[in-house]
Amino acid sequence: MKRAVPDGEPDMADFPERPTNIGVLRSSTLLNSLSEEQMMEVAGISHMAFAERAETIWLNGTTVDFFGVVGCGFVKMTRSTSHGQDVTTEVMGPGQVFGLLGVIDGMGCPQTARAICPTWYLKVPKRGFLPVYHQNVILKESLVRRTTTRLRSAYEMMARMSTGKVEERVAVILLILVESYGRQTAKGSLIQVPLTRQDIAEMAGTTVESTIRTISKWQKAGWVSVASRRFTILDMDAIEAFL
Amino acid sequence: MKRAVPDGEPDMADFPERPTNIGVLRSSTLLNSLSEEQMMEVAGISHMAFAERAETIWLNGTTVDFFGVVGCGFVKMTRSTSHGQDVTTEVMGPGQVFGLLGVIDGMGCPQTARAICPTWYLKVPKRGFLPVYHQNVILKESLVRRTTTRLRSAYEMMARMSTGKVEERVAVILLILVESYGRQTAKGSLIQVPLTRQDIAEMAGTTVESTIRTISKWQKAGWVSVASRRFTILDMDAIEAFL
DNA sequence: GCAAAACCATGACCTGCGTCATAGTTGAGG
DNA sequence: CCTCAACTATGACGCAGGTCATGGTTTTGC
Repeated sequence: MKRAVPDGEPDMADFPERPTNIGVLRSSTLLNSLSEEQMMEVAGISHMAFAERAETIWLNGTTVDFFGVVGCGFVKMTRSTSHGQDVTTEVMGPGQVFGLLGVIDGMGCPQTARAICPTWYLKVPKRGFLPVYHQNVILKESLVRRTTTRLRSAYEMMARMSTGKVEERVAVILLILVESYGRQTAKGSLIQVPLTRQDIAEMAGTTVESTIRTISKWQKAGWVSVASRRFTILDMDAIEAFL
Repeated sequence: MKRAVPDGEPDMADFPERPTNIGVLRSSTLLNSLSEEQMMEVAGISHMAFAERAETIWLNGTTVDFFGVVGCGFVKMTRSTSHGQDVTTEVMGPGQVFGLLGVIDGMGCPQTARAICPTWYLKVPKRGFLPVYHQNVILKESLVRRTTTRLRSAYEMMARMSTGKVEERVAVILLILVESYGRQTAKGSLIQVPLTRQDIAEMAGTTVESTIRTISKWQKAGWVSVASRRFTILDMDAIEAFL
């Protein structure tokens, strides 16, 4: 929260540059359907916030008076089971909106939002946004579409997570991350989100140990590599073969 | 499809009476937001269909030109994993709409719809319905709400299914079914959907054998009972203790 | 640049549950 | 009423993976 814009050579990972309100809004595909005026209005009432790695943005169950738009960095949406285990359902990256549904239906957000790495995000207050939402049919339509997509992939995940073996589940997670946040490099597909094995275990619904074993094996096989928490899939086919 | 209305004493389970188009539409909370005129219009272009127990209404992936509204009976939404296993994500009962999202976004329905028991459902053709949908903001809002709810419970399920043990998962399924389709009787909560252990296994993401073992145990303990495929939870607390 | 914390790695053990096999039960249709 | 198919039930067996324990390595914060 008390972070200043770095002056020297900025290290992208640790000192992400502070984005502008309007820039973040424009980068969001969902909020793009706002008119120019509405966009400015929303930009005016929102304010940029910073979260350290592993910092909680809000806890589950909390009724929040704002939703977020990731500017730069990554946020994971998590819920905890009765047995103390955390399960991550989604990873939100730049331009992605999180917590909006909780704002719209007023039921609060059932998931905990936590920064995966140093992250700038725009806090859009509920009070100011709701009127804009209610008078914007296009936005509602985009929302239906986006929610539909999420619902589909949630069902897809449910099917895989409830029946697949650990290797399959970890493979699915990596492939989804490649799809969402992958960048083609000389070596292979780099997942731009910095992730610990624990993070992956939470997404795959398994334990750290099993995840470590799986990934160690894949590293030895030369299918993946990791550098400062960022995974690269070297042999896509090998990983896809687990599905 | 060639079913006639029974004349003698109708056995509700096997000879469900054919409902009327308009009756089914009115029973749907989602489509209730249609105006009287729209309702009549939709009723006019739709037609009632019948599916035998285990009959497939549509296969996954198929682009369908209609969505359904359950009139009487139950429909399960299923997808198959790469390893031949089927996973049921939802059970739709009277008044519930299924396959609508596939119609609206034109992507087709990724899930297979199959009748759990002899079922009457209303087929609403895409062509006729889309115009009605596009000019009805209230409907869009209801849809956002409904989809939001489904998304939340899908995440909830994901968390449980990917980490919980078999007993917990079966318990969750039974409790969800009680919540949706339960009726309080002298003995306990009766789930009005006729279900085989296989059906439950598909929802819990486990095998028939494990499901059978779990339920046998619970029957012996006097926590649940089954009569002609319909489950009654006799001791709610005991089942809830697994969560 | 050092200490502490977080993260990664690997082995040993043991149990939950998937798999296979076999048989009893129910119920729908001729 | 009889038959066949679908469903339920139970046992035996094996292994995937959860749990615990111990130690090495990388990060992070002072």
